[in-house]
Amino acid sequence: MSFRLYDSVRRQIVNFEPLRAGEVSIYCCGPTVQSAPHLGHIRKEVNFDVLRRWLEVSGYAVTLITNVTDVDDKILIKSAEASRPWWAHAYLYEGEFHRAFRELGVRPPTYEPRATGHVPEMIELMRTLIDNGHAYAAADGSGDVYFDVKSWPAYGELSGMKVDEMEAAEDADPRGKRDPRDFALWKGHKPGDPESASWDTPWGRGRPGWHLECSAMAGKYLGDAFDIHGGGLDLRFPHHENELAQSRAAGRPFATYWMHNAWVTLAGEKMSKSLGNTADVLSAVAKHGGRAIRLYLAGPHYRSSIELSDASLAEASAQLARIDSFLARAGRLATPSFDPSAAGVPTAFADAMNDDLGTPGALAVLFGTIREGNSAIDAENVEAAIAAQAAVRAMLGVLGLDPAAPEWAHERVTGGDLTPVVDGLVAALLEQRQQARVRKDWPAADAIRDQLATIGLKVEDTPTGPRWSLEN
RNA sequence: GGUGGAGUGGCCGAGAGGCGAGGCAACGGACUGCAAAUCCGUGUACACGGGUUCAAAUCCCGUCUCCACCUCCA
Repeated sequence: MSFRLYDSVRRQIVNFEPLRAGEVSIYCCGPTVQSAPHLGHIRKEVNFDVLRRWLEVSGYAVTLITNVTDVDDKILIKSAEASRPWWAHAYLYEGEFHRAFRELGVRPPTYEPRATGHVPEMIELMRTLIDNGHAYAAADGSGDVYFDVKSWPAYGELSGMKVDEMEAAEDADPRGKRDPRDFALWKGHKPGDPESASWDTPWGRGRPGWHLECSAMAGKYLGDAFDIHGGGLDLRFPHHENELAQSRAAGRPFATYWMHNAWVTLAGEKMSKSLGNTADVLSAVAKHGGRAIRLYLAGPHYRSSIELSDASLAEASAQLARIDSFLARAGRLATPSFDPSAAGVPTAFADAMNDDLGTPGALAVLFGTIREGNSAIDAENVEAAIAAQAAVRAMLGVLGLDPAAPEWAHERVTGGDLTPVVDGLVAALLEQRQQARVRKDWPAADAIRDQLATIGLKVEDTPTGPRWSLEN
């Protein structure tokens, strides 16, 4: 079975057929770096990171472009409030996003262009649109450039909205628009705007409109036509509708497929900066660990909204503990020469992933394999246990959750070198406990176990003797 | 007003005409000195009211509730 995905334009699951055999090009709208990332932002990154990994495992060479919007109204406002230059403000939060990506095992995209570095490409696109009658410079001399929505009959094809039935923005300033629904390609410099936030164009000084920049950057790095355009569901309108219209109006085929992830909700409401109900990524990571947060975000289907709560994060932690417990058990087996990286994922897992990235079904396969592997360990069937371990590692790799993968190096206990030291220290106590157990002095034995537990060392008795591990 | 999504067991969360995804929690059992980990077992869930069908959580009609987008949102 080959990959199928839900296309937001056709509104159904369709077969994926890349423009170039064996290659996939993806443009995914990145963050506007105006403030710290929250879990909603990061869900998009995790979802598309999983998509990218699955396509790579499926044999495609993937080019993923994710932009950074580093100049816009909000950035100018927030930076002024913070009394720092807009470019320093943007760079600060770009760094925070990168840190959040890293903490969640999101691999960097193939390239990450910044809006401010692509003004020439935007001017070129505006010139094309003005020349062919789909855009105009505002007659008021403001430097604004607008897209003429009425000149493009297909406008609305992505969101299903009809131009004439749209509710005009209540308090929107029409400025130099010919029609209130026209959208800005370029925003003219206003008195009070930082001079450094304006660039010269044939139509006056100003800065990029949000919609224009993505079309320009997608075109530069992926060409006039590419495979998948992704982003959050809330970008479908207006952002993606506008991208689609201005790109097609400029004669570019643009994306073949549009994918949109749903959001993270808090008490049933969408998490967003404007509502103020955001959950900080780094503090969630600090509490539960990056892999647990990633599992929480990647486990449910990407088109379903997911409810954030302490309980749901705790459950993700519990799921991860089950996974890691199996890996630890299997890791202690005497292993014949075996290359886990050569193992593939189970067919049922692949089927689930090929069906519009069905991570819930894929996770069910993962847990089923873990159960089989645990049973094999209990039955001392080493060969079957190792095979299960390899399959689990392969599946975790697709989901970006393999604890041994390079992107999780930062989460592994850095005191790995100290393990023998701790082992030596604990050994004496465990020996005392064993002696107590031999003479059936259970209170004494339990006291030692409790004592070690208070410093985060869990002691378990196994047929081959006691074993300690660090509680997470 | 326009457009779209959702309501599933104690909880999270899949599925989309027939045989109960998976996980968490709970309970029982095996193992253990007791635990832990692991395994086995335990559930008659699909907002409400009608309808279609041999069969409906799934299709149709109606109702209720919630969420989102409509030119600043991942």
